[in-house]
Amino acid sequence: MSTSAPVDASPVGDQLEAMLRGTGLKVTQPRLAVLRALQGRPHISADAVVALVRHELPTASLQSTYNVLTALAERGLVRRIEPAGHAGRYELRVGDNHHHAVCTRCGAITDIDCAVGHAPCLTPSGANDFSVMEAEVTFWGQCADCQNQPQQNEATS
Amino acid sequence: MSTSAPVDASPVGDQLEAMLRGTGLKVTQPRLAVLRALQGRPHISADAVVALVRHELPTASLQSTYNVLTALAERGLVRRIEPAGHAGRYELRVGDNHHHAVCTRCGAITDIDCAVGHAPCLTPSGANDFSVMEAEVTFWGQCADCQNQPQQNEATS
DNA sequence: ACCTTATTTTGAGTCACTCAAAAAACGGCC
DNA sequence: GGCCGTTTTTTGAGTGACTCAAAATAAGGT
Repeated sequence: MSTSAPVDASPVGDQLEAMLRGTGLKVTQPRLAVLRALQGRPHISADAVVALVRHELPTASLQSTYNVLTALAERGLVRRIEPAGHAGRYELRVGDNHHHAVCTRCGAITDIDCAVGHAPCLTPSGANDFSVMEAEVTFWGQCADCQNQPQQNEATS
Repeated sequence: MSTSAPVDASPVGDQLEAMLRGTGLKVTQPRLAVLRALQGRPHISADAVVALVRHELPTASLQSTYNVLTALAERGLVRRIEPAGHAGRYELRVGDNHHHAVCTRCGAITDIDCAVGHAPCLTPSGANDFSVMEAEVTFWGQCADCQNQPQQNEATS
């Protein structure tokens, strides 16, 4: 291999490296692979991330993927959400405090930019002794696909 | 035993029975015990419920407690919440869609009546193809106790 | 009191992680 | 470019919080 040229410059590769360096994290293949897996895949599970990472790094372990995701989340490079009854999911969209809609039928998750101009519900009434740092909103309902799906019955007789 | 008088009429015992009957559930000792455990204990975990239930029903199993809690939740007699990173918790306060504040330090949970007059965030912008049934809000921050606690440092040197 | 069905108990199994120790990879420095 | 100390990753085991299934028991209508 050449010594000066990047081995395999994938698009925006340097950008991902910059993200890592910016938070004081070392640039490693597993970390870059995880970031690439997250790109364009909002709300991906740890399992799915490992699967993708293994395409490029066949030896990647589930454990290291958790390590990476946790490290990235701690530095604010990724956000972790965990809708009730679901495994944790990770997304690259951070900084804005957007919310999520979870389909109670198929589990699909979609991003929701909160309609209310200013942070909604950020000033809870009562409980003034509680200092709120963040308000997380989860919408439960049915996604477009499931609404168009036939009713789910017990038997199909 | 007498045939007409209740064996051991605990306060509001009949009320609990009525709740069960009202939803078509049979009245059983485990169910009454679980309901009693939930009374006055908002946000209690399944583990804690079994412990309490065993005071009156030493043979109660964890499994049956889960069965009961799930059955009660399905009929709307109890609400189950599951803040990210925490085990599920159950509460008797249902019907109003109140929210919760979770302390990121000690895990304490407090109820929050949403300040906004009309259901907040219930009309998510974008994603009009998603039909929202419920909006769940979780506030993350610090409870009164933890705010008054000294800063949590690495070492105490 | 009986009988059918709903519940509870017993016992095992799973999912989604987490802990710890050993091996490998970064990257600043010479 | 090679060395070295520290950070990461791998390997392997362990845990919490439930869930599944079959057998035993309890409700409650008749």
